[in-house]
Amino acid sequence: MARPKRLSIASEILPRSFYERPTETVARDLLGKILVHGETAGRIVEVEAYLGPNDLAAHAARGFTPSTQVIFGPPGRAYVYLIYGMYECLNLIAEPTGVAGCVLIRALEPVAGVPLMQERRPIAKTVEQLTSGPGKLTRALGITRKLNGVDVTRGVLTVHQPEREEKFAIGVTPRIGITKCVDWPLRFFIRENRFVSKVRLPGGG
DNA sequence: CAATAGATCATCT
DNA sequence: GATGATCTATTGC
Repeated sequence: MARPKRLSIASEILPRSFYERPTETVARDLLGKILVHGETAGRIVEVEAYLGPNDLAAHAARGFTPSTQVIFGPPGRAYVYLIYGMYECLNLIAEPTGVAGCVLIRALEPVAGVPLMQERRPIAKTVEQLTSGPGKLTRALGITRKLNGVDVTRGVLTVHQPEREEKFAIGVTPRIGITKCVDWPLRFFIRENRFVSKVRLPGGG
């Protein structure tokens, strides 16, 4: 019977009220927070905001369907979906119940369970390659579609306030990998952080 | 270093 | 049948 190990780097779980705010605000504020799943944990260093019906790049723009219903549901839940037949992407639901909005977690800085992450992603040659992308971090942390809809304010997948809040500069650019609303500045990341996914952007950080 | 092709499947047309 | 909130290997300069 293993006693649950308390991570010295993370303290309280973020309350539901944290998520029940405008999606862009939640996205920005998620930077620096700690995502925990089992033995593995990582500091969120890159996110993207996906809005409601007007945001044609968002899955919620397709309307309320079996696959998108989580996005319209209560804040503080996980939306996990399969992309390109191979990788899964993790989103956290924002906005009050009934309003669409979610935040795609694009990159983490590993803070716990690195050996297990390396086991799950043996292809990664460096620590930077472990969680520096939306498909990479879900694989490294063992996050799958089974977690779609779970409450991240309690349970196996949680987001925590960091024990020590560190100051950092936030960068803003358009989102990556989309074909609609390509100019909307909804990607937020911690500047000068090695674990932010590598993208060539004019004047980027 | 830059560009491109291939893997692989749920969802939508 | 096509597309997509991706990642990796390979080719080419």
